[in-house]
Amino acid sequence: MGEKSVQKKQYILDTARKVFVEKGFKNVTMKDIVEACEISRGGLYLYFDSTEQILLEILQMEAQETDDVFTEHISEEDTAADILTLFLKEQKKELLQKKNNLTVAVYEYFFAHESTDKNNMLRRQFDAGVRVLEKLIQAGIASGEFYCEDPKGAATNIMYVLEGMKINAQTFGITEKMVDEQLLYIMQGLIVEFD
Amino acid sequence: MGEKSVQKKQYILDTARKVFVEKGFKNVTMKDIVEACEISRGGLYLYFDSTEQILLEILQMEAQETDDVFTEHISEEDTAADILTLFLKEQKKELLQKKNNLTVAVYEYFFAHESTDKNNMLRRQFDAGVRVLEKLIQAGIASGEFYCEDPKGAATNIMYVLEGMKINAQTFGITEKMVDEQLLYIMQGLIVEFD
Amino acid sequence: MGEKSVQKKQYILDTARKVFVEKGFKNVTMKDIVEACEISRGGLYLYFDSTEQILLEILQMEAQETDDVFTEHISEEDTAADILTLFLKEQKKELLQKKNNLTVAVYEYFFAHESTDKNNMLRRQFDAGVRVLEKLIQAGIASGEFYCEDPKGAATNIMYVLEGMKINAQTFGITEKMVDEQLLYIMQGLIVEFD
Amino acid sequence: MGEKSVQKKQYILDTARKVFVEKGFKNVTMKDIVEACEISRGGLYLYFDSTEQILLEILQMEAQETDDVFTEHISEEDTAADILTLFLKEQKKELLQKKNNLTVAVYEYFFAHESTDKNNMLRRQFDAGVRVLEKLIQAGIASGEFYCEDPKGAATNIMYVLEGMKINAQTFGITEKMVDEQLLYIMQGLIVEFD
DNA sequence: CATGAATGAGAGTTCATTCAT
DNA sequence: GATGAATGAACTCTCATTCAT
Repeated sequence: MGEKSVQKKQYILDTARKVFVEKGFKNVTMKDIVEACEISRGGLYLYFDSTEQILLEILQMEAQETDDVFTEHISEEDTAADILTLFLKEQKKELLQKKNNLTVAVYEYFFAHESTDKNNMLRRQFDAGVRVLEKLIQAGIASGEFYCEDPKGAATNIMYVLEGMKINAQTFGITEKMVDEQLLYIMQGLIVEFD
Repeated sequence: MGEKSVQKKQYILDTARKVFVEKGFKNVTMKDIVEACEISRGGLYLYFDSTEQILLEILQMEAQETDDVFTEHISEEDTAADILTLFLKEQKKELLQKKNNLTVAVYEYFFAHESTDKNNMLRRQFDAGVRVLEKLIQAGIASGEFYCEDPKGAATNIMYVLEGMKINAQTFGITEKMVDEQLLYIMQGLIVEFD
Repeated sequence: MGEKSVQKKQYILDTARKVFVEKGFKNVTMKDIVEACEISRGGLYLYFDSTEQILLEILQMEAQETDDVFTEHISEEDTAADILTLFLKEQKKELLQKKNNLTVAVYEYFFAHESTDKNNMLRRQFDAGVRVLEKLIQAGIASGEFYCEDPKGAATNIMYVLEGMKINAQTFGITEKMVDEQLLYIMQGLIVEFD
Repeated sequence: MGEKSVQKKQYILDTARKVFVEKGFKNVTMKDIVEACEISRGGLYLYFDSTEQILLEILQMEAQETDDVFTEHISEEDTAADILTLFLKEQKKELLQKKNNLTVAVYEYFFAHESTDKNNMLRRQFDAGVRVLEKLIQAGIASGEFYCEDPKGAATNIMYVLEGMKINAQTFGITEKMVDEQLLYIMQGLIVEFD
């Protein structure tokens, strides 16, 4: 391919992202992306061979950015409870935002590609989430903020709940109230003397 | 449509179910179903207009059957903890069975049809699950088996976790050990003096 | 495929034959054939998957017919020299007829498919030709019409010459005079006391 | 075109030749040649407008070189039979060498271009071959080596046979034994008291 | 001279859907 | 009711050719 214009490639990725957000993965054709980008048919093939490849590159970008956001916040904040709250608030925001949301595209893609890169993406993110939460809970225990007999179990529980909420949000919708109630339930299970 | 042969319609639904299990929803074409059923193209259209309609009718059948199974077990069993354990065991079995599993087809369908029948199906099942679990937990509290300050929160938590596990099972796989650990975590949170 | 309409299949083969005669093999697209047949794009795919398959089926038809013509004439005629003359006359006619001629298509096809069915078609025809000619020459020798020390060599020589003429006819044209001269040369080499 | 770099043009011709040898004529695209040459798309168009033009220029080169080889040998050798044998040996070598062989490309090209330059190339080579052979045979007759009542017919016969063998070699393969047998047959027809 | 990104026409192929039998 | 041939829209992908740099 050569490098072509990095800018144009980025432009295609950004534009295609919107298409995936709007239509999921399986409904998106190369033609859709060509039209959204207002480039020629052949032009798109200069940069990408398939919708699959495009989505994967978008996800790589996202992963990068997410990591950055993560670390920023963690380093800036104070108590474990604060960080956890912030983390959950972030997740809540993502959950509830209908638009700008690749969830459906990602699930559709990974439904159809269980065997290949699966481990590399969704699982890694899930596992990373568990690890972060576990450390956070342990830190909270150490500082006397949290009480928890099974930090890893609690961390995994939170990740499953978030996953479950995410899928519900996309299939039958979820209200802010429902999310808040469940997040409150989780925090109550952790925090000592929570009222 | 007239009445046509109820048997043939049922035959088509049963056969199409296997196709959806194997290929999800979006990958299934009317042609696929025609071929699986070994009937004529026109013949299928006599009974159904689209893959969508076929899947919905399959899901209606399923819902019926699931309800039956539910109530059977509940009426037969004894303590709340036993029933809950049984319920979770059932869910675990479903989670881990790769085959005979419509999960992917259902999610794919509802991703693409948020607005329409969503409330009627997935949400109803989710809400029904929460209600059953809540009652179970309250019964357990009454009998002294369980301790829980927020039965509804706990019930909802369990349903989200199951949902999260289900999706993970389909996207990057999940092991029996992982399921067991999380179910254990949940039971420990409920049962008084659990060891 | 089922059998569909045998008539329509035959119609497609007949129509496609004209296209191959006109344009050779590599220049013919499925679209060309669709248009020549005045059927729908999908309609053609109901019967054939590729131009290759179509050409091969045409050639099978031809082979059949050619065999028939061959045997007819041989059984009807008298002396070896007469039969040989008739055979060569037939070949000459084919050589010179620009139209209704699949030669180019056949060569183009077999240039691109050396390994596969080659033996089954061109070689078989060539070998069959050699065999027929050899027997003819031997019969001529027995009857005192011909003189030849190496009937097989002579037969092979004739077939190579015909092949060479055929290719020349298609690449830079050949005149009737040129063909006649060479056929005369061949007959003179065989016939005793030829003037 | 201006003069550009003669070296680069020659480089392109040499590289393109390999491509034609490998893929024939109709399968070769400008893209193929660009990639084989590792030059830019636009760069190729600076020198050539089409694959057709490239092949023609390659053939012009070849023609030149072939002539040279021809005359060399003829001038160096002694008896007519020796020269003829040498000539046939040379042809045999070409026939049997699968690689480094433009035959298919040339035929494919001239199949598609009957009307244009045909006379200028293939026919000229064929006619030249006939003329050389005829003179050779006449020389052989004069020296008492050969016996032949129709030198031109014999010369033409040989050229047709070579042409026929060439095409067979490319379509269904030909063995060295088959070539030897036919060449032997030809020599036996010419040489006086050949055993 | 040379590059290579960009365009757009066109070929292959698949299916939902219809309709005469 | 049932069949399956037929249609045509829609998609994927590839190249010849151009043109700004």
